[in-house]
Amino acid sequence: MSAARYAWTVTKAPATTPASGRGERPAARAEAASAADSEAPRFIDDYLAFLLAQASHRISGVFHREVEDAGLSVTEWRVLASLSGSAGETIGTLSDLVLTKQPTLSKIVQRMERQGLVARGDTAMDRRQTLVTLTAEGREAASDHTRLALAHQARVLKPLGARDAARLIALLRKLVELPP
Amino acid sequence: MSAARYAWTVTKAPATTPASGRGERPAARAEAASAADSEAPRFIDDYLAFLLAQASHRISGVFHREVEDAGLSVTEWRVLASLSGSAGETIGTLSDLVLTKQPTLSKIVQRMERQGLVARGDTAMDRRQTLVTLTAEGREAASDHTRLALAHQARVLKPLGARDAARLIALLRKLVELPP
DNA sequence: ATAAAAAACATGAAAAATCATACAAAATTG
DNA sequence: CAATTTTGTATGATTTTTCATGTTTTTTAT
Repeated sequence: MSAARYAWTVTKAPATTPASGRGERPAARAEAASAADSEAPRFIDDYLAFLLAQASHRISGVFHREVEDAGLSVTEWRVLASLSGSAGETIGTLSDLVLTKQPTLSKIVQRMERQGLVARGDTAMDRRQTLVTLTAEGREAASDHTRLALAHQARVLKPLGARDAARLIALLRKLVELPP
Repeated sequence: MSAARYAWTVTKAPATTPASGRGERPAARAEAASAADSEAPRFIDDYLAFLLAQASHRISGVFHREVEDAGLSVTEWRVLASLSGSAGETIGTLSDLVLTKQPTLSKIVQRMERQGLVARGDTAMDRRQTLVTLTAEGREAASDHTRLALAHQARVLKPLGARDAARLIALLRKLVELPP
């Protein structure tokens, strides 16, 4: 699991092709899935998209394991969270919110319907659309998990401090709302 | 594609269960995969993990399409980027860096080896490990794409401003380096 | 030093996601 | 308005990912 050990091992023994001068000075970093122990900055350490992906993966890791232990896939949890406090969302909107393609979401929603977590209905406006809503059971599951999620978030953000946490969220929101 | 339209449509017609008071006031927001047009804050709009996932997805979206047009999968691109300027990484380290499970990465690396982008060798220290390195062709592909990636990043971060961009990167790095 | 435990990677079977496409309902156009 | 185009969703076929497990090598304990 721990990547630090990998990194350490590798940087310590660059073996075949010593392409760069890196890898000579192993450093004891506690964790993090990155072999950033060297002087020369690696591309991926300054590349925003990588940082975002890693931060996302990292932050959610622990909680996602909790979710899956409870019998939900990550996307199913996202569906529940996205429907929390909503009067219903269409398949299209939902597939955007949960970051999957529409065909994927269509199938997930159908499975969740079988499990009794959501209901699929029609919208008044457009008869092509499918409106997905939480059932009572789904609402309960959602609120259970959102509570856990917020607790988890509090733990994660604690070491950042309130000010930085707020800043981070503001910046992320700005980023998300930027025109494509 | 555009989520704004979905959101708009949905909030405009909440149909069946008007669970909350939301959905009455459609607002013209340019884009963003979120129906955040209402007063009552939704859970997912303040949940860091969601914001991170969405920001990540959003920021990388355009570039990932470029990458795939060039015949690379996102993970293949991540492998190239992770090996850029590296003397080689093990399967384990790489699978952490590119955010996939080890079996997935093993297979991807084997495919990339067939494509001539990487070579698989042994480490000097541990004969269980497989050391993945870039071939000349791989190095070329990597540098091509990293250049494009940086250009893309510049475009994305421009509207954020240099100060906020630096702040964001610093915060993300802090977050990634936090103990698990 | 040996036996037992753990770690690193590979691989076949299973599950999940995606692609391509189809279909129906709206929107647009002439 | 009829015809055409676009949009929203569903679904079968395919690809990708993951799970479970096996093998080999290293580490730890006795």
